[in-house]
Amino acid sequence: MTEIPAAVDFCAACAIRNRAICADLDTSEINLLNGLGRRRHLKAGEQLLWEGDEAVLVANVIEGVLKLSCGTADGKEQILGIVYPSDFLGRPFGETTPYGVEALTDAYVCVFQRADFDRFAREHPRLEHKLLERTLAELDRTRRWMLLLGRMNAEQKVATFLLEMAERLDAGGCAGPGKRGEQFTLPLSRQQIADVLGLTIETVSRQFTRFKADGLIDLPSRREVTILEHAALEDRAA
Amino acid sequence: MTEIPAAVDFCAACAIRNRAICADLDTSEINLLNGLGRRRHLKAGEQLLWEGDEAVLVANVIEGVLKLSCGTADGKEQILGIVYPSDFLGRPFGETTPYGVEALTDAYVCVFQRADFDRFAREHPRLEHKLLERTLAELDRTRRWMLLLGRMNAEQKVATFLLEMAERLDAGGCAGPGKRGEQFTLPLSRQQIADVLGLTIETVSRQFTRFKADGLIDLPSRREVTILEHAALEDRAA
DNA sequence: ACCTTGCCTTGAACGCCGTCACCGTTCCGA
DNA sequence: TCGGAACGGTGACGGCGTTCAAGGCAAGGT
Repeated sequence: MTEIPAAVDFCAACAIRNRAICADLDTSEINLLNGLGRRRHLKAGEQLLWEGDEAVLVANVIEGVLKLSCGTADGKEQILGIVYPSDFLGRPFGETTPYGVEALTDAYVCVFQRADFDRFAREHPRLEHKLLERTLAELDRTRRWMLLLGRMNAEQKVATFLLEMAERLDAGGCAGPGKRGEQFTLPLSRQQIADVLGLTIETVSRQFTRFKADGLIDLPSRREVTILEHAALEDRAA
Repeated sequence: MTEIPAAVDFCAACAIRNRAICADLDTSEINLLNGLGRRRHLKAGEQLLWEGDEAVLVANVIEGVLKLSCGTADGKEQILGIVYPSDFLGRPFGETTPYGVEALTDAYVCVFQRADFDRFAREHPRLEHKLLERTLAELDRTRRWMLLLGRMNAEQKVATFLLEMAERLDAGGCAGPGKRGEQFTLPLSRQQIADVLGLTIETVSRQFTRFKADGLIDLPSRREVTILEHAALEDRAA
């Protein structure tokens, strides 16, 4: 009696089956890929990849939020990107991982040996195409962030950050385009927000305080944010 | 008598035939692609794409240097990237061009209607693979630039910029790893350098002056730079 | 030869944000 | 329940880079 490996129905039950780069694969392809990947749990704060290491792993994010970051020689850090469920992670077709990857929340990822993944991708153009579309979109997003880092002041940066977070986390306010009440829990500490925006923790804190004092947002607790005046916040972000 | 269109041997004679994304295509594929593209000349300062416009064109850079940029609501500009011969340009598989493209020097590009290119790419995985590798590399480069924008001071930014320019323009000093005498002509004005680095023109100018006074570089003319002390410049960039 | 124009350099003063210091709060495990 | 560490908020101060202003320099036209 041959036991069906648990892995076989893994992908079929995957929460991101229809959103990740594997979405266009058919059943037989999925089963093949299934054999290559394995699910892995990460605790908040746990590191998956280290900047400069040999690129051995790539992964899909199933659940949770992770950061990509690198540091300067003098110890400062810059967060290069934040990845969410269904996002792809790692550096295919490359020698070294150019940035570190760390879980911001508890997370599940679907990891592959890079060599396995590369081979599979080259043999399955539909997967490569998905990966290309995703990479192009990520490049666009990254370039937009350069405008923030290079040309915005602290107020504009923090306002932009809050608006983007509300959007990416799909903050509750599904009551149509109603302005009030977008609420979400930050997956980042103040220090990490500072590292995303190229600011210091103190400056971020002061901007939060000011936005709250001005009635644009509420801060029920350290990690929670409610956007009260979406339009006004957009003005600050301009 | 059927005249062979000039286009047929176009790609074969192309200066970037073996470096651009078309490098892996065979003769029949190249001929097909040839029928879709056309060569176009751009004068220095001429604009090829406008930020926010519908994405109608993509292109390969054959000769010259171009910038990708976008602007803030209040009129400031940020240069998002600089593209060199054999680089790919534009936004395949997307609705809108997320940044403007302008020639910094006189340039030749090989342009395609995006719809044509998208169709061709989907039918030719080898091309898509090349494009993917290029996009991944560009994403790495862009992310490294975020570290510069977010976490470096003016001196580090300008030093890094000069070193990168020397490398990308393949500055003369091919006398082995000899330190002295890397010379090149800047394809950017001081204002454009400022827009790359997220600084003002005055700050860029002052840093240039200081590096010259400290003997790290020479500035024979406005657009020419000689790196005299490569190692010392790297120290300033750290 | 002169003026015009665009680009770059230089100087002076301001102001944003980083730095430093300290305190309050929250969240742990002991 | 307590103690301690991690995290976050706030104030004072100063430095770095922007802003504002003026002048130098090279190229091109008349």
